[in-house]
Parts: sequence; C-alpha cells; structure tokens
Amino acid sequence: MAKPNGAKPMYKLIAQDLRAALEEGRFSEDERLPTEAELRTHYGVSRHTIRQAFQDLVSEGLIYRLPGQGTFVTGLSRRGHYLRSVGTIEDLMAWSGTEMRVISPVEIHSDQRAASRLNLPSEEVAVVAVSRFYEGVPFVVTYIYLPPEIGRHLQVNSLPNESSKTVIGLLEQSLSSPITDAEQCITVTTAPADVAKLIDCAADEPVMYVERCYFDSVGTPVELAISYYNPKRYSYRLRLRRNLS
Amino acid sequence: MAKPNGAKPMYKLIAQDLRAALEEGRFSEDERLPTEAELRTHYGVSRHTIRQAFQDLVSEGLIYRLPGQGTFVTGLSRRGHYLRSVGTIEDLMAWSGTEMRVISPVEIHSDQRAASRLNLPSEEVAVVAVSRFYEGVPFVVTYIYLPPEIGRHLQVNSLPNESSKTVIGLLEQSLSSPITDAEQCITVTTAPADVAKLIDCAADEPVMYVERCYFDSVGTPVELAISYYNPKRYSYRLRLRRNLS
DNA sequence: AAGTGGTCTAGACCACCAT
DNA sequence: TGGTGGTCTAGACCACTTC
Repeated sequence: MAKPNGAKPMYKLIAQDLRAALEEGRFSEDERLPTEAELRTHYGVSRHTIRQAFQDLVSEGLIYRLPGQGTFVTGLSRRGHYLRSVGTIEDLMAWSGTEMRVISPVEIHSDQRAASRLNLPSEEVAVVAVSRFYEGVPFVVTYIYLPPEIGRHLQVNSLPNESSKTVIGLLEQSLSSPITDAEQCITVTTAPADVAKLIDCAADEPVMYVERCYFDSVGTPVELAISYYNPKRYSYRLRLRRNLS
Repeated sequence: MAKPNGAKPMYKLIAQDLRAALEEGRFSEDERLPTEAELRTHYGVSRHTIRQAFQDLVSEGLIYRLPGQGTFVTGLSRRGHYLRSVGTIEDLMAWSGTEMRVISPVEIHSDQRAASRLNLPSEEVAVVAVSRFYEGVPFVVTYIYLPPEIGRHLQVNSLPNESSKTVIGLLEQSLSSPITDAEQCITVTTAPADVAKLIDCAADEPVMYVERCYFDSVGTPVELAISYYNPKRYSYRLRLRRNLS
C-alpha cells in the first residue's frame, strides 16, 4: 500500500478524523475511545497505522493511553480555562476569540537589531504593527519584522482587519518550508508612550514583553515578533507535557 | 523478542546511548548521524526499533531528519545560549549552573488558595521557600506548596542547600506516579517587601511572577510553585517545536 | 543507480487490567 | 481469561536526494 502519490499519509487522515471528533465533543471527558482493534477494522489498515495516528494525538495532549485499559480523552479540566494556553506552535498560529487590527501596514525600514536577529544580509526589514482585542478591549501590541522579500509578498489585502488569524499563521501558507521552531523570551519592561496608549496603560507602567522568533524546518528565521502585553488583561499561559517513559 | 522482563525497552536504551553521545559532543553541529541501516546492524534490532529511538530524540529537539539525506544534530546555535531554556518538563526539573538555598524549611500552613489549587480536602498545605543563585547573585524566590503528606516525606535532609537540583526534581523520585504535565502562568506584579529584599529589588518594583503547577500521570496536582523573578537578572526563555507534517 | 528516511503490512510476544 | 496497549520483527513500496 505505502503512500498514495501526493496524498496525505493515511495515519494523518485518521488522526485528523479523531481530532475533529474530539473537538466536536463527540467523546465526553475521560471517556474511552475506540480501541486499536476497532479502528483497524473500521479503516481497514494495519495496527501500526492506527498507533501512528494515536501517537500524534498523544503528543498534542488531546488523549492519553493506559496499558491494559484503553485510550481516553484528556479532561477539559486539564486544558486551558484561560484566555489562551500556549503549549504548541499550533497554538501560536491561531488565536480564536480575539480580533487583530493592523496599526501600521507593511513597510520596509532599516533596523540593524531586527535584521541581525533574522540573519539578513542588510539592515533592511519589513515591519508591520498590529494590536489584538478581546471582547473589544485591546491587550497587546506587536511589532512584526520579516525578511524584505517575504514582507513584499504579504500584501495589505492578505492582512484582513478584524481577523482571528495571526500573521505567522498567514505567513506559513506562503512559505516553501514549514515553521517548526519558535523561540520566545519573556520579561518585564516599561511601556513606551505610543505602546502604552494602544493598550490602555499609563506610560512607564510595567508591561509584559515577549520576543518571539519563528524558524522554518531548515533553521532559517522567518519572523521576529515583539509584543507588549497589558498585564492586567493578559497573562502568558503555557502547559508542558511529556510522554510516560 | 518483545520486551525483556522488567527491563527498559530496547529503543529507550538506544535513545539513551545516542543522547549521551550527543551530549558529549561526539557529533559536531549539523553532522550526519549514523543511518538507520548502520544502527540496525550495530544493535542487531529491527528498523522499527531504531526509528522509535530516533523519534524520541526528534521530539526532544536534539536531532532532525531529512528524507533522502539523513539524520542531523540540531545545531547548538539553535539551542539556548541564555541562562536557561525551558521547553520541556525535563528542563524544569534540573537547573544546572545555579544554586538553591532554602529560606524557610518545610512547614504545614493553612492556605485556602493553595490548597484548592492542589485539590486538597482541607486548607492544610506544606510550604517551603527557596531562592536560587546564579554566580552568587540571587534572582528568584519561590514558594512551594505541597500536599501535607508529601511535605512530611520531604525531610530537611533531602533538601540540600547549595544544590543545582530543583524541588520538583527531588520530589518526583518519591512519587508513585511520574510527573507528566506542568501548567504555567506568567505575568507581572510588584514585589512584596520580603521578596524584594531577597532578590535585590526595591519594594513595589515590577517583577516577573510565575505560577507553576505540576501534575502526575493521572492528573493529580502534586506541587504548586509561585516564583518572583528579578527581571534584570532573568528572562523566561522558551522554545517550542513541532514535527514536520 | 544507490542510499536515505517515510509509510505500511501482517504477523508475534509481553505486561497489565478487568471480569 | 480475554482484551488492552507496549514492544518488536521482517519484510515491502514510496519519494526524495546525491552521485
């Protein structure tokens, strides 16, 4: 059988099916999912293929498996009941429930620091500033730096206002190589005056400062995002998991 | 063959071998590792077993694999050149290069908020306060809350001063079920007076505030750690990875 | 053409949990 | 005892890169 030409591998499709079922809440909290044997006959594939699909979901934290017992849905009580839980790169790429607004469109600037972070040959970088709203209230301003050639591809049209998308999410679709790494640095700073105004802070009030750098699969940095969060309206939430050894 | 009674599975042992080789720097940056075929003959196991071992290392971010080319070491330039990079639960459990100092030993207190976070039946919790030093300079104070019965097991003896260990790292050895989840919440606050003194801040100066809750494999919270970081001396560094799809 | 990793099959034995 | 997931084998074809 192997891989049908050009198509997604079977185990990815099965994982996708199960992920959709989980997101629709078709299984209740801590309910047992179908066993490997059941899914094997349902899809007509080998056990290994089913296990590959399950493995994807385990590493995403959606399910857990207990030897001798079965496969279970990770209880919602253990997933985020906060504004946002960032535990995977996928989380960084979509941010449902909030709207994005472009403050200043894509422009080419000269910025030595950003250019060097992006490993660019010159000091030229594309910059775009956006803010993000939750229930109509702004809570973050982000300055996004891109290699100039990528910035030029990113037309104003492809940056819809009032979107729940993220720039990095839009960006990845036009990249040849997928995003596989994100490096983040979180600290505290005081809000510059223009930023303070945009997130309803007093100037020089402490804010949360986040630098995020995204890398594609060959290690090339493709986006540097610098964000200022109003700490009264946002806290950075993160969950880490590991597999049982 | 299957699993030898009571022993670690073969693929874990192979992963361990490779991990040790990588940590010793036996392969240089972006050097090609042995192929599956080579390792298969070296260890005398099937290809699948080798792939399982590689998969562990990929998910830890130590190596990456390119179809048609080979398996490579993740360049050090893409791992942390900062004080600490926290991307996995393992990172949280060990903190080399810093020393821990106990500020106040394990005591049983009454704390409704911590007790409820730990799902405890009463308001009783065990509390211990520690600070951490980097090159002799303190940069964080942490209040650690534990279920009382776990706190009582944690003798003063088992909390050595001047250690590079972490409390959660020590703790896991005495738990029946391993730690598999950590939930963190990061925001900004002002330092309480006693905390400020311990991390060389002025009182009411903004500090980074981190709440961390650890869960074992059945979802029981086992530790709540509340930390105040001096932002001049520490920034929270994090890297996220994902597998190629 | 040869070699790499990616996917897949059809088996097998094991430890563990429930009945 | 029968079913679960965990580990493992010995094959196979595929797409891709390098030579």
